[in-house]
Amino acid sequence: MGERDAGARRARAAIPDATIARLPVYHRALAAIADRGVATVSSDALAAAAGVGPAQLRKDLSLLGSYGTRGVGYDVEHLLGQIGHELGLTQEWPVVVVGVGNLGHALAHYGGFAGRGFRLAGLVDVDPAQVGTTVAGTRVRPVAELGRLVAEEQAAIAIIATPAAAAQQVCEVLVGAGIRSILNFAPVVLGVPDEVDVRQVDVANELSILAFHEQRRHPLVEAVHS
Amino acid sequence: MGERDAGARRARAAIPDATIARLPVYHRALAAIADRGVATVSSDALAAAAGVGPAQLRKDLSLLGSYGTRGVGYDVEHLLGQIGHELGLTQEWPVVVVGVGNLGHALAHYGGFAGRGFRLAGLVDVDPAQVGTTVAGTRVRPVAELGRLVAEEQAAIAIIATPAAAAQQVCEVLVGAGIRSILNFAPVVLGVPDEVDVRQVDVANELSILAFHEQRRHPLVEAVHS
DNA sequence: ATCTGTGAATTTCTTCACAGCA
DNA sequence: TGCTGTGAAGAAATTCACAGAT
Repeated sequence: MGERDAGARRARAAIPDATIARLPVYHRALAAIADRGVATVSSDALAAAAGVGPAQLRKDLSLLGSYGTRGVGYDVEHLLGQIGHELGLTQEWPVVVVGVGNLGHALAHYGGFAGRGFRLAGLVDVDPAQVGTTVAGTRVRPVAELGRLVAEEQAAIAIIATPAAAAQQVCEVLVGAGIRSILNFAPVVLGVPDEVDVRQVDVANELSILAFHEQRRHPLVEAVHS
Repeated sequence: MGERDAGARRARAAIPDATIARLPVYHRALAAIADRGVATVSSDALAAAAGVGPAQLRKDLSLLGSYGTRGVGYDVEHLLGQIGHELGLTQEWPVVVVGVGNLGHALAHYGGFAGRGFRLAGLVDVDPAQVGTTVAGTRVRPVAELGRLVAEEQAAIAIIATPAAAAQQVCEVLVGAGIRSILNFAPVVLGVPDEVDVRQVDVANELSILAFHEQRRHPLVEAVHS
């Protein structure tokens, strides 16, 4: 990630990565609170809904600006808008999904795209047997059309849902087509140029981390060595 | 997470969370290197394969013990074994999946379970229409059987792949059944007792984080205010 | 000569605690 | 009085840089 010129144009100081990673959580918690018709939340209540501490929440929000009222709390709708704006969810992001296996299907049917600022803009697969079929109302296109698809849809974000073996190659095609943000479900570390942003979702890794802690609690019978 | 009694029985100092989260990545990178028949890796080479800096890798590994040889590097097989042992991947963990929608199907067919220390121990769904069907060779059972399933399989880890609305309730049933490690795909913050470990995987959150950075690079035409 | 292991320095992140407003 | 906003303190994580082993 680039992030040069800290403070250009007297801009608010850069928001820490850790905070950014929590903003979507706050956004969703707020949306749920708004749905219940609540107009105002305290940092305590919102923090509880988001699963963080109140101090953390206040600190995070204070980095975006002073959107609360002392003695009262935060206006739900207003804060929702501010966080949404900060996250770039005021526009709708077209997302291209590559790989129409089980996971690709799940993603294509995923209801969380719409309504959260994202739209399935296209499905792509390398497998000729998949190409031309329709999944969740969207036609599956060949990789050869990726460049055109990205250009037509002005897509900036792509999801890789291919097997591990195909991921790096697909990644290179995506980058070549102009994609600069990638969500990678394939269990490989993608090599990308500096200006491309990759986030990794890896089920086996997550399970391993859980297994580590689980093992700490219930170690297998193991000699207290020496 | 509990983690009391730091240093009980003269144990090695606790390994930082950030390190633990990287161990599965190292483990996989090493496995790939081992498959290529390479016997020894340097911290530079392994770090590159894992997508981290060499200093970070050496620091992380040094926390597990001194498994390298100065001037030479790390023995691939040995290090693989040590990390696997540390992560608890020497045993096979039975995993219960709740929710047999698109995501549940994808998980059931996921090839990354076996061979990485995990085994699909059971599929559960609330929907009576799903119960009794067979997915990926595994019969789908009702939630009522969760307790028995967990007990029979001695499962400690579960994956929630239900819609958001059902997640909290499913979570409570799982915890009641004795599950203490949960991987949650539903877009909700689960409320759990302290001793239960939850990890969250959320596609919309990940996309939002990407959108944030993307927006920073290509802001919508926006007046340079005031 | 090479590459690990690790204290120390640095940076980042979290938590505290209280001043400042409504 | 109640709750936010935020400097300051504290903790955690990363990076440096070099001593130490082969």
